[in-house]
Amino acid sequence: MKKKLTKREEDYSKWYNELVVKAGLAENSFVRGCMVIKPYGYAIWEKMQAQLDIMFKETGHQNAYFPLFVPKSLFEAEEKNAKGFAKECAIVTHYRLKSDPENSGKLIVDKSSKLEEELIVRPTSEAIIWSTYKKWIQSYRDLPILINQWANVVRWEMRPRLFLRTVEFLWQEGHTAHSTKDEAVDEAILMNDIYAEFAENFMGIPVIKGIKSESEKFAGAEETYCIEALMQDGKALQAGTSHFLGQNFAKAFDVKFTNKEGSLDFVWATSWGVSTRLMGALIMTHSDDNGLVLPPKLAPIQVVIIPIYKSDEEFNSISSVLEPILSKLKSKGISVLFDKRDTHKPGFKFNEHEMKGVPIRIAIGPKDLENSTLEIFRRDKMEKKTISIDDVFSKIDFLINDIQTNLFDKAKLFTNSNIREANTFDEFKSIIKNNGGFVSAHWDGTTETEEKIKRETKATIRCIPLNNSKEDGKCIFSNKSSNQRVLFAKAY
RNA sequence: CGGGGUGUAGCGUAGCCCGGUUAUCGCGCCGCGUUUGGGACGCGGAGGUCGCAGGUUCGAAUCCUGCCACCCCGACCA
Repeated sequence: MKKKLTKREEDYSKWYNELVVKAGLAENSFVRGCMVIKPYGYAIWEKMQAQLDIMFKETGHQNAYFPLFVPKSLFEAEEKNAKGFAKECAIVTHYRLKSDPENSGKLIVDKSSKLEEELIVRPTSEAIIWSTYKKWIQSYRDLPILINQWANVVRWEMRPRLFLRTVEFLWQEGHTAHSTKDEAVDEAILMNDIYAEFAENFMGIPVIKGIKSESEKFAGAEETYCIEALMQDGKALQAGTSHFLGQNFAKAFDVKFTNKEGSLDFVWATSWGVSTRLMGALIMTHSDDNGLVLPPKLAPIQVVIIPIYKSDEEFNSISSVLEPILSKLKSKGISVLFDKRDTHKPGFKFNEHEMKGVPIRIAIGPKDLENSTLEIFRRDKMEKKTISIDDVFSKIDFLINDIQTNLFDKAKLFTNSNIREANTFDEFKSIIKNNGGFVSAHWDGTTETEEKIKRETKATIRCIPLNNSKEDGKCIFSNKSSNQRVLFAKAY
């Protein structure tokens, strides 16, 4: 054994980065802060996209596409939103290059091509979409509009990190328009629920549904619903957000409709999104020191089959035994790779597919041919068993479900055992410092307190859980009265 | 933008303080052979503007100056 990953406990960031690169998911681009998503990583993203798309469409949404560039005048229309993103925008100011007269072969910006109005590369699309919706909406009969777009966005982050915070990233953003406040609030909650369902049932990531505090709220939102997940190093990750935008964007872009009563009213809005950051969540939730661990529902390859042979004859007899198995697995919709490369030895392939997180591996060689057996291995528990060939389909069916369930259960146990109550600020600091994870504590509801706690401990309010039970208590910092606990954590 | 650090082959590095033949080693890559049930081994081979520019010197990866890039810690990150 060699070329192992850095151990998680030794250096979590290093472990994460090595894993992303060695598993062939992605790597840093030569463009600062940007990332190249490699085919294997993209295949996982595609599976996530496909499932989310199904869930969006089941709830009545449609896909559309809006421009990459947002004219500055539109961008600044919703003040809070503009202010929130102003510090991280890429701006197009010119549209032409020319040869450098002083340096042949080089190009310089042609100053004469300066744009009348700068274009902002979208950090999010509320502005461009709401300025478009204005043209589409006149009557309550035009509502609701339930649109999603799959797109890239750019946020000029100071400190990028593979998948978690890259300058350019892929995401989906839903933008809906409604005739009533209740309908819009319901939509925001529904989409947050869908995110939670997707995270838990498909990604195997337990999440806490909640709402954001004032300071963590989306710029321009009335209420931000979110799902928060806990990573293996004890830091929290915001995995998805769904915003009730009130009438803020309708007012900013003057989007009014005539209601049933015949009077004019501003449209109610939501927006919601998840991004390639979910890939980071997937990696950090399940992976171990042997590499990536993928839940079967999102694994591009669910079963890999590795033949072990010395001669062509042996390979041929293995192939003929495998042929019916391969075709039956394919017909059952299980994605299977027969790794028949003769350029690598079996041991190499074992390690490679472990690093890539393939949930199930089958090895079959001469010994198995004699006994009508094969070796089956599950990535999550690193366990291998020799079973009869006749049992292979039932075993695979079992494992696909069991691995999916096991990953979720394991992560759930981890999350639950890392939610701790603190009743004093010393206790709070000690948990943040020594344990990590979520701290459930009373808070007086003010931004000032939140800010001071953040400055002292680096922990922020991740959310106010939706299913929170009311409980009277005193704010751990200010000692003012509070009627519920909120969740704090250090976050990505 | 502040503080610190690093740039040597595709990747990871030694050499730099104290200048001196042909720039070190590992991984990877190519060829041949033997191997193949947990990251094979042997032999042979290819691959370098030592970040860039200038300076000092008989001589610079090594010393000096400037620049550039990247990384880490802050600030920042709904």
